[in-house]
Amino acid sequence: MTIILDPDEPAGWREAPSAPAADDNPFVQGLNPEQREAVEYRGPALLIVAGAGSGKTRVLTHRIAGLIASREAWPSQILAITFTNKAAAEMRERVGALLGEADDGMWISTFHSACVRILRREAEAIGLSQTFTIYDSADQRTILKRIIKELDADTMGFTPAGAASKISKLKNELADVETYARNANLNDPHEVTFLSIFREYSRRLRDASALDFDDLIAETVYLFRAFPKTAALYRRRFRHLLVDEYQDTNHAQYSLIHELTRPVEPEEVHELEAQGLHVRGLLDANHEIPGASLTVVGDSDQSIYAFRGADIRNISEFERDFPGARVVLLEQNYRSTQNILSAANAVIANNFDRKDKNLWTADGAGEQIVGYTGYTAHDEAQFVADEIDALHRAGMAYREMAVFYRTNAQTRALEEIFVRSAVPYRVIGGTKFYERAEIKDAMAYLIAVANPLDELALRRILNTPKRGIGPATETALAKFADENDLSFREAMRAAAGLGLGPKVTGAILGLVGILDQAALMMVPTDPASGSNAGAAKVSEVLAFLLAEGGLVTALRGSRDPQDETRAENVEELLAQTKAFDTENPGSTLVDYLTQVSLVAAADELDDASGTVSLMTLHTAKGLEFEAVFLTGIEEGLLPHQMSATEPGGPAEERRLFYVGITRARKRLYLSLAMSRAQFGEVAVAMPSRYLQEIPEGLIDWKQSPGDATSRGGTQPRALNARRGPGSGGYGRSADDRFGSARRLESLDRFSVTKSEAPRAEWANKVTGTVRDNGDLTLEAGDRIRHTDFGDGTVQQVTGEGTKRIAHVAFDAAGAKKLLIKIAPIEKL
DNA sequence: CTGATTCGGATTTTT
DNA sequence: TCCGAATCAG
Repeated sequence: MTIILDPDEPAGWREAPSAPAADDNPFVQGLNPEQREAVEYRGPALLIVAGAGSGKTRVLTHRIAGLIASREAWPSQILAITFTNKAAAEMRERVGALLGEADDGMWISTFHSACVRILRREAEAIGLSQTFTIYDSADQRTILKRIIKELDADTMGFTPAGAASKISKLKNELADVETYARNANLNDPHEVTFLSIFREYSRRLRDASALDFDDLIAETVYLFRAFPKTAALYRRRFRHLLVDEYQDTNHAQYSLIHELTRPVEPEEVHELEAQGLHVRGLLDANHEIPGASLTVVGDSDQSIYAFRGADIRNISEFERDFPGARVVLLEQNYRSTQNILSAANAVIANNFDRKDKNLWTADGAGEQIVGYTGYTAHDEAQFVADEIDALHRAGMAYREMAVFYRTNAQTRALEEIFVRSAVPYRVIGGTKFYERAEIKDAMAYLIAVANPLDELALRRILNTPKRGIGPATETALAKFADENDLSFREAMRAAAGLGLGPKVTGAILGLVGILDQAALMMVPTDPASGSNAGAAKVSEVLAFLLAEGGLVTALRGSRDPQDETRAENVEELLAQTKAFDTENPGSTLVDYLTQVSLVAAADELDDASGTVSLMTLHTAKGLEFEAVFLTGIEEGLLPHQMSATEPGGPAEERRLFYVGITRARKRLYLSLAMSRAQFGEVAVAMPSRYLQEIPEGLIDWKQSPGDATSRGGTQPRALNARRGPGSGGYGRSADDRFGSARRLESLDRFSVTKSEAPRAEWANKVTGTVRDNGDLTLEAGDRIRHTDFGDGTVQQVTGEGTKRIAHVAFDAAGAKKLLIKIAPIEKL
């Protein structure tokens, strides 16, 4: 009979039912020997080096399930950190399925969510309101913009984005203002100014009781360091720490892991006992609670967040950090075909300074990788659309296909063509719902209610919708607050004494009255009980604020046609809060705001949707699809030109390419364009250097860069085809392998160069043209003319209303699907 | 204070 | 190309 600690049990102890026979662990069935070891190893530290597609989620979930089923740990003693909320949800679900029971008290979340949870609980200790606001990068920019303006720092070349990234870097290194001030060179005026910006920024966040993303981690580390007793509580609780995507942790996150896995020393053990917390069974011979067992999973080849402070050394030096750590290498791939893996292996092998790793599969070579070079981005997009259509006709579901790109700007051409070609798609990330101005406005109302100290939120809604409170009044309020040591909210309440016009004063008092009233709605009947019973639901408060604040009414009454959509978006938000209320009964407004603040792009993925997913390569990490299209594989884009100046840039870009390749299960498509529009101007694009790194024979070029650039009638030739006889050798140099494409003469191969005009033979084959065809009706047998594809015959028409789709056999361009309403066609 | 207009500048990736 | 800031007329 085992008795182990259960932190969630009031008594602190619970008797564990006898463990199942230990010699037959059901959670290693069907695992390969390495996976099995990763699941079964017990010790203070375990590093699982998991190549792409090697089943690491499986290993992690089985490891957790095994710990719980064998009664080595209660669920509540487990803290598992994932990269996205979606990954967390998936892991929770899979552990639940393995155990066949609910996961009481298990923490499976992102770093940020876990920290918010801890910080809200301990907020008072570090002088923060429990309802602190989480500022996103846009909020950060707004504040920095104001500060820079006030300090006249723009004359010294400071930009909000620049300052934000510098502050973020410092926070990721756990350097706060005072630390920075101590090390700053005060003879450098630039540094002095930056220090003032940093100091002022920190002051404003503190005054508003707000934290930015980086603070969430850093403040938690500070909390643990400043309050050993608090730290001891969490160290006692979490006995097993599991961290996914360890290669992408930054210094602050690394420190947090260290703080959590430290032993609880005898003095703190006494403290815990004095507080009535049990430690029996946890103590070792030295009368301390040993550090939690740490399992990290990662793959340094997939480290793509160095720009955000991720430090690859965290993983490469794990064995040094945790002496005696076991390392398990997972190399067998269960996701992709060998052709895809061979391409990935070959590409990543070009990164020096890495441990050799070779992905392999037992499942066979599979199809060749398909390559295509378009003349323009639209041409490229048309290729993707056509292939998607072909795959779909062959029986592949749209949701099993994904299109990746390096920058969000690349979605434009893809979307234009997809819409026209009736490809159902969804952009993951990009301009997110919650980043829309009207949504941020509505959210600001909620934030102002939850956190009255939040000046940013107040100022945002002060004159939204228009109430006649202009910049002058706003400044007056801010000045009054500053001089009388009041919060902005208090200054608003005192507006009557400011000598403003009666209309303006009335508007201010009206707004602050609405907010105060809403705040009252949020108070539970019995605040002391910790339950939220009696408090208004989030949706009720939002409905009240919208009705009284007049945001939707103003949008509906506006003459701007776009405002109608904005009003609908706000209604959509209201519907979302209703859903939140139903799904999370008893949750508070702050819970809602937290959840919204921490959603990531990948969290939006909806497995059930029958659409193709479009996303950046960064968002794609951790996902997999049956078919993957990697687009824009060009110099300047991948590697991105901006990466050239960053240390380790090209290597990181190569890892990004590697991540993209390894997302594909069965089919991989690589495409690029020979010219790409940038700010309306057409620039010549060169094939990415990484393309040459893929061995010949793996790619089947439908149209190679050679075709697109040669003058006059060259044979289609693979990008990496051997040179003809007589030209000497099969060198590995780039020029040799580019065949005819190499004579792009003096153009700098490694950058995107502007040219006056596209050359005639590159004239746009496919454009993004659309046209409003009204209610043009077509039926099978009709002849039509398309601006890009020429003449063709309608085979059949499907769909209803504005979504009517013509299936057309073009005389020259082959079969295409067209959305009748907008395709650039005319009936002949 | 509001709304229209013009002009200049920007684009990497994201919790 | 598009977005935001600056400018000016009501």
